[in-house]
Amino acid sequence: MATDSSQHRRISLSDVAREAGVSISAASFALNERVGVSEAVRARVREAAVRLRYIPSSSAVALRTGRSGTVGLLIRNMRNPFFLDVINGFDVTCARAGLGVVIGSADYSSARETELVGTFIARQVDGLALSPIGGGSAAADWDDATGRPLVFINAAEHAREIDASRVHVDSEGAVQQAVGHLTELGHQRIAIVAAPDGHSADSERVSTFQRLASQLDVDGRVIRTPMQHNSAVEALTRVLQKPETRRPTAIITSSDYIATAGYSAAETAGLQVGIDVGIVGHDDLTTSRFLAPSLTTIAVDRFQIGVEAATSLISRLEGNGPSTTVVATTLVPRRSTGPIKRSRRP
Amino acid sequence: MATDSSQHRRISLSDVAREAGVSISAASFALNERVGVSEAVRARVREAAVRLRYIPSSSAVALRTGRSGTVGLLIRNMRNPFFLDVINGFDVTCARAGLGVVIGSADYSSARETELVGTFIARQVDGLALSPIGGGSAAADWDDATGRPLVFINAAEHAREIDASRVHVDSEGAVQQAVGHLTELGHQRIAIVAAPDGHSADSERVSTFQRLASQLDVDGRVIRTPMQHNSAVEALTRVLQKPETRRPTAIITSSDYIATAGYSAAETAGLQVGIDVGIVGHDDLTTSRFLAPSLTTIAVDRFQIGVEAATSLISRLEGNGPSTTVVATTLVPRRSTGPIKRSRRP
DNA sequence: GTGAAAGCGCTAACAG
DNA sequence: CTGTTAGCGCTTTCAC
Repeated sequence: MATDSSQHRRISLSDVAREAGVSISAASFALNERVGVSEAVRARVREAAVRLRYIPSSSAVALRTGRSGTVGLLIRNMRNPFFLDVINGFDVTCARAGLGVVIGSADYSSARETELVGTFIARQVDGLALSPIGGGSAAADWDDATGRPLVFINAAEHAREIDASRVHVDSEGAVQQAVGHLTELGHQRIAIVAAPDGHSADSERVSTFQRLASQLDVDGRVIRTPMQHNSAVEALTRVLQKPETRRPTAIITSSDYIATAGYSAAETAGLQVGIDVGIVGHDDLTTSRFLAPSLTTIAVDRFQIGVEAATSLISRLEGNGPSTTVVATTLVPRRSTGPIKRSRRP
Repeated sequence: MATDSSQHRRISLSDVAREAGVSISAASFALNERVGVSEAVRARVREAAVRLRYIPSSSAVALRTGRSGTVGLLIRNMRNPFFLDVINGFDVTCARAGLGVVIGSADYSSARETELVGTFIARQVDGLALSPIGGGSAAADWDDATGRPLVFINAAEHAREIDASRVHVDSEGAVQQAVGHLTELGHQRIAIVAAPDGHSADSERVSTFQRLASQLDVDGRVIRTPMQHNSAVEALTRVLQKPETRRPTAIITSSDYIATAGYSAAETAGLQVGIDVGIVGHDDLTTSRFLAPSLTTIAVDRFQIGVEAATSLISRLEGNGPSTTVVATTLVPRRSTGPIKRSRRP
């Protein structure tokens, strides 16, 4: 008779309670491991839940409790494999803590960033890890609307007025390692690639670079370009096509991803990487050592960054105060900065 | 007096209604662009909403309407850059349609896959795009529990009994292109790398490969290895360290990512890629042409796959029937299958 | 121990 | 055209 046409009706807690022959609240208490229910009832409820394949509605829980059991991760973009490992570390760490993760990519657009923060707020995520674009007010929006935990990834100087946790690579150290390596090889005209003005992560890199350049008395210049691969290829090609005495002999990039744009540019300009022009990457992607020539780069444990971000967010969720974590970098010398000019100052 | 200590109280629709001096339902109707409210009221409500920075609670909406305005994307793993572009295409397409996206990575674990499908069900996502591991029942779980739209990514043969949409690369064509290329170069002992048994995407690749091998009368063997980079390096090293007459002269992989494992293995075995052993990748990652030697690969428009998956999911959400989309591949010959043996059959 | 009932923020009937 | 009201599924007092 009763052809089970209730196929896709959601199984609710009241179904479970009825099946187990107890009240709804008893069922709720039983399933949430709380005191006030007999062992017998607890077992009966659990069994009923399994039999009925009960899955609690997270919207209902979130609505009722005000917390969603998920955290948000908002990154600058997803085309750069760098963030993959960050996401992974973050995801794994949160999963271990029983937290869900919602990921968003701003794709280097402030508007998109703001919009995504809005959806995170709407969905009542309990905390947010943000790798901000810079120039936007996304972090402030979050803080104003929720006052909930916030951790910045790779944005040491961003929005100092907000009392957020911070996790970032030692970008000052990274630039030092790169510049040190290059000057040791005898380079005198070095350029660094950076995103246009406000874009946060790069400002420290640039200022460190300029400080070091003047200290070491080398010609240090800044190449501004949007962080899309195409744009970077164009900008770098333009620079490398200048006459030999006016073009940099080495280029420091902010990612291995962008470093390959340097390879393309050099090719177009008829220059050989590692001979006519040195290139230093940043990240040490899996593929970087197999590039031709293999890429000198600043290695950083990306997975670890994700883990640290999640850990500090969870820590705040547990009521602890904000913290700052700096992740160290390592210089990995390879052929792209090959043995060019050993002579220091001819 | 009234020190605004209501700092982080959520602004609700009733606040907006009060501010605008109308009823709650009028406010709801006004904000949802529905008929039955005067232009004047509509404007007043909208203004109030902006002034109060009102953000609707998606839990409440989801609870009330039964739909969340988000879709799920569940992929095999996130370490392979392949999925990055898929995610991007998917994300962009959904964003354009006003849909949120929740991403999960199963990390090649059936248990994790099942668990994630559970959270998607709990969160009432309106549809699911799934790149299944194989061997699991995640798709069936979804279908049983929700009956909502499902699209498989790269799983042409998976769970045929479920009436889902399907988007996948032409893996048969891809294997044909790879094998064709290699036999043209004179290779007689070719190996293909595949995941252990059930892991879905690979079964067609393998069967196509074996069919072609016997047709073309070449020695075709299958190397089974988990799709982690380390494991692949080990497995391939073992194969390449066999005596010359017993090892394959070319290896076909299922990703550029795994292809670099072949580079590592060759290095360890003292062999030169493109001379002693040919390697064919799959995906044509940005970095692949810069590898040493540059990697011969099967290019596929990853972004497009994401777009197609989203498009077909949205189409089902709009009430249309299931569809199947096959994305074509292109052979990109490079140095890793360099001009080895021109002689066919000595 | 256990059950009844209120209410989280919203939408959609329905009545004015 | 506008306002009142009943829940969506859950947690959590508060009586029993």
